[in-house]
Amino acid sequence: MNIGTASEKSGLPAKTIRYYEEIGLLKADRAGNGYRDYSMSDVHRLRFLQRSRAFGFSVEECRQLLSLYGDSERESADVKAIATTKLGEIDRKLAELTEFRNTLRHLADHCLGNNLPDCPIIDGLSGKSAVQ
Amino acid sequence: MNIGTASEKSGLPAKTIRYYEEIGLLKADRAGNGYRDYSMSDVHRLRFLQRSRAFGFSVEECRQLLSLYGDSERESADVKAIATTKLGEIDRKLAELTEFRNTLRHLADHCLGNNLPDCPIIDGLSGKSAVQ
DNA sequence: GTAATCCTTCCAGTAACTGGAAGTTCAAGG
DNA sequence: CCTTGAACTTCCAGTTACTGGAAGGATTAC
Repeated sequence: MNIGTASEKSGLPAKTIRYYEEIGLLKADRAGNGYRDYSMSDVHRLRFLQRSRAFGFSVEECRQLLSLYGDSERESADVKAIATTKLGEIDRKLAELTEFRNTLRHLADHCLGNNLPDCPIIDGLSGKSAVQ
Repeated sequence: MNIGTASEKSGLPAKTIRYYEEIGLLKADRAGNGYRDYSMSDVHRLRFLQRSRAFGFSVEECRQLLSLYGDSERESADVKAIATTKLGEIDRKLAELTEFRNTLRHLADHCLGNNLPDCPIIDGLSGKSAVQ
């Protein structure tokens, strides 16, 4: 499939897909006319990249994560270690994001909608994590 | 407190704090010696910024979110609308991140640790969200 | 008093895209 | 078959959000 279709299916702009190829993240086959040609397998990797990036992993981390897709020369144990590390990071992200959501919810529910410029709840909430 | 202390307490590098001041996100008082002087309230905002950025909100979105701290001229209803929108986005992020974690967990648990280069689970998992 | 550390500004560099120009190829309609 | 418009190509410049380092002034520690 062409890059436009791969873009649609993966959620990544065509520009970004070309950029990823340029930096060696995911190289595509070429059709006879010079157009890039993507398989469903490529689309899965692209979608995986889209999510990894969206969740704050750097491109270099994504390069490691991609080895989970078995397209690298890495040792299986090596790849497993990477996955385990990243899983820990994701769990931490999830916990922090949940806490952040609660902060925002409190702010919206208790500190807005009236005309109080200084809400006492705000400092308690936002400071909680800072004072560790 | 000086920028170094504010940096420690907020989790943002001093460089970044100065950058945020430069682009008008959070301006600090100045002490007699010209040093920036931060209050605990500033630190709360900085920490809030640190988290918002880490969770993928752009600097411009952070500018909006900061209005939750009551330091803007915005209408209360306006601010509440922003908060509600962002809450929706965070909920979506949480759902996606959870799904991504599960993908990674499956990959680590079922597709690695042995020497199978092509795992049939991978395609099912990674394609799931792409085919909507 | 002086050395180390922290602060200041300024300017250059980096990561990860993103937009636009100029040209090629393809699919659809006449 | 020809044309027109969309999708593709490469290349280069611009943007966002930092990040590093130089040059110099202020503060703290011995």
